[in-house]
Amino acid sequence: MPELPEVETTRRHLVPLVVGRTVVGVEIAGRTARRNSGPADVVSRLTGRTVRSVGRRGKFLLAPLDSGDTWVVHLGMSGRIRTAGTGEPRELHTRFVAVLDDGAEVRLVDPRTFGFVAVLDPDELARALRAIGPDALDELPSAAALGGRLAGRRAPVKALLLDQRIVSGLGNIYADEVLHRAGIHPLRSAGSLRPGELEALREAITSVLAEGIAAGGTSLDDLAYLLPDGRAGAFGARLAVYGRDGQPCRSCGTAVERVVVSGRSSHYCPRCQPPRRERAKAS
DNA sequence: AACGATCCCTGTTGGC
DNA sequence: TGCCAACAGGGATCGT
Repeated sequence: MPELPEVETTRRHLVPLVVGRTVVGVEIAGRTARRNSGPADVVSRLTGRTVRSVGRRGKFLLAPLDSGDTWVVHLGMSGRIRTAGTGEPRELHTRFVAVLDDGAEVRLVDPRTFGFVAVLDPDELARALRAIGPDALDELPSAAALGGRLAGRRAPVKALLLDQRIVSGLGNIYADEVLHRAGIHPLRSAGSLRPGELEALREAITSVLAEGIAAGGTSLDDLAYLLPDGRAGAFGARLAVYGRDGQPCRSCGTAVERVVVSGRSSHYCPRCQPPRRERAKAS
């Protein structure tokens, strides 16, 4: 599923292909643009515009245009960007196509249609960005500030890691991986984390995301997220707990367990991530 | 306000 | 073997 590392990998592939290019044609099918005023709006506000850069905030791809608007793409749950030359066959579930002035195409392939494309003016963009918290990679708060964001919250820490208003970019896969690396049980009350645990959490977010990006993201066998050139990401083979319930923890060999948190499956090692903090002990 | 539940959507999976 | 309910999940929304 596209989370921060997948979106960042996609962004890096797009930069050399689209920055400085002008969009000469746009095709939209289905409900891809449902969060904007409509497909026609996206077509008219994107066609003829030149892409200035490609950025990212959380799971949002943000491409400022020469018009002052910003081209926004969210991959949702099953979306991925596919770049190809005009004339190359389109994959099933291609929902959106932007044709560039050099003949290349940027396509959104999205079987479950939870992704969307929009073109926002500065006010709309500001409103959209206010709704999400700092980027989990580029703007990750200090451990103390992270603690401040979780203070007083009784919800499971896993649930709040998925809440994009706390920090943006983590999804179900990387949240599980982060908690495992930090040695924190997913059901721990978020506000109960101690300073040392917050430090571990922060470090885990940074290192897991960096490794995910370095591996080109996570491609699972089913609804595979793929790189824009069609290749698979390699982080799936390195997952410590996600999707591995019943299999031995890569750290200690204990069977990985699964519990539902906030309606999402959560995978954890009961030994590396004990439900309650062990007593402080010298050593 | 916080938080859990529900819904959207469709390809895949698992049980019978 | 075939059918179909259950499942997957990012995010919006609703109810408590």
